[in-house]
Amino acid sequence: MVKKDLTTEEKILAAAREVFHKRGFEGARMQEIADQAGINKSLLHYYFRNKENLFTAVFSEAVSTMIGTISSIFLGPGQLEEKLEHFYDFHISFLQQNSYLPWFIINGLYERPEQIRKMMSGSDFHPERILGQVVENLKKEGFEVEDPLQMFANILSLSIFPVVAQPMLSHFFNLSEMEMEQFYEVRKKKLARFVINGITLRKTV
Amino acid sequence: MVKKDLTTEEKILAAAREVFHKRGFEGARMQEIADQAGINKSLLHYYFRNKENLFTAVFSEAVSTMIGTISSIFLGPGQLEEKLEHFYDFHISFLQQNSYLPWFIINGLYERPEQIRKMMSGSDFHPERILGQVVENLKKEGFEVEDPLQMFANILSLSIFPVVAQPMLSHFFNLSEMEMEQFYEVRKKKLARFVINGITLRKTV
DNA sequence: GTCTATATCGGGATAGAC
DNA sequence: GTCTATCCCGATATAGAC
Repeated sequence: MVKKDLTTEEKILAAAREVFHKRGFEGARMQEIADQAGINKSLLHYYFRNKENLFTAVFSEAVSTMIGTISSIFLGPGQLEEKLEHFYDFHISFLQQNSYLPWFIINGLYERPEQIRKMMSGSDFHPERILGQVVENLKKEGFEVEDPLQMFANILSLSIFPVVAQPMLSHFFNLSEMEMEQFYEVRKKKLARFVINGITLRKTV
Repeated sequence: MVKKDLTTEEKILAAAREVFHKRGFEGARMQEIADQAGINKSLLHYYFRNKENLFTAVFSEAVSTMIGTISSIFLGPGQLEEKLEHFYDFHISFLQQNSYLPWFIINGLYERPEQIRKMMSGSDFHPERILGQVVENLKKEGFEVEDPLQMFANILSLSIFPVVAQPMLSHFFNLSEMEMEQFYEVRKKKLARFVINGITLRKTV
């Protein structure tokens, strides 16, 4: 469980990540983090002054990671559908392996709106650029996009929401682990087409 | 703020609703609920034995409400697109006025997985029925749906996720209250078409 | 039913030895 | 840097008067 070759700070961060991701700020206990890291509670305060700081470290890392997986895909050339296929394949795989991440981030925004805003301002994430890039591609392929923001929302909703709502989904539909797995595999393959169709017809109408 | 014509229990529930919806279980404070209700802390314990019970009351109510707005729409006859338009109009309006609700429910599922499962089992919500109904309609209109569950996920993702992620959305794109409003208005009108297109082409391919 | 006072405990944080 | 011991507050919960 506890990696021996990590520095103490790394061990703490790894533990904090696990606990915060799962429980959010309010639900997390410093004791649990310490246990998870195999160290003493007061060491947490030695390395990070308080719970807030530790959380901030984990949170901003999470935001960066999440943003990275979203933005990297759309840079560079290539047909939009191809890119979307690529994106969903990669992005949903990522979400499967980090299923708590979207909830953690959203939750952070609700639990701690103040600090969070200014923290995200510091990040160099500029969604407009991604959007601009996508719209550019669409134009080259002959599509007119009336509202890029709507499209952006649609694209991400379709991948992220099912992961966030998985507990509900799997409960209501009685899905086994394997069926859930299968569910995601289908999405990886089909979502790009779904989105493109939405755009396509909007143009031809 | 405090309605005079309500019974104490109703005042408590109203206050609890407001606080829990906003802060979740872990973040909520009994003191804040008492203040909000204009009563004393210990009265909370008189009416509901503990925080857990109070939360359960609020949570199961929230689930029922949410489920109600989703399931009611799809019953009865009518063209699918019409129904979808109806649905998104109604549902998104509802979400606008209850913007904390989706987060609250999802959050509850993460914070308290155990109790929640058995609580939802008690509800008479059967998503399969809605799905069956929708698929039935599609068949009549000449569409073949390969995977109803995927469609269900798509439909709800598109309405719910942007509400849940609103804090992030409005921050990254610097949206004013009015622009956000506008954003939702567009969705009410366009999402049905978007979904139908996704289904339509999948058939003709 | 509603209040005041108080018990109890958990959890974040600090002091200080080693 | 790491530990033990302890502080201290905030939050849930209870006792008991009115």
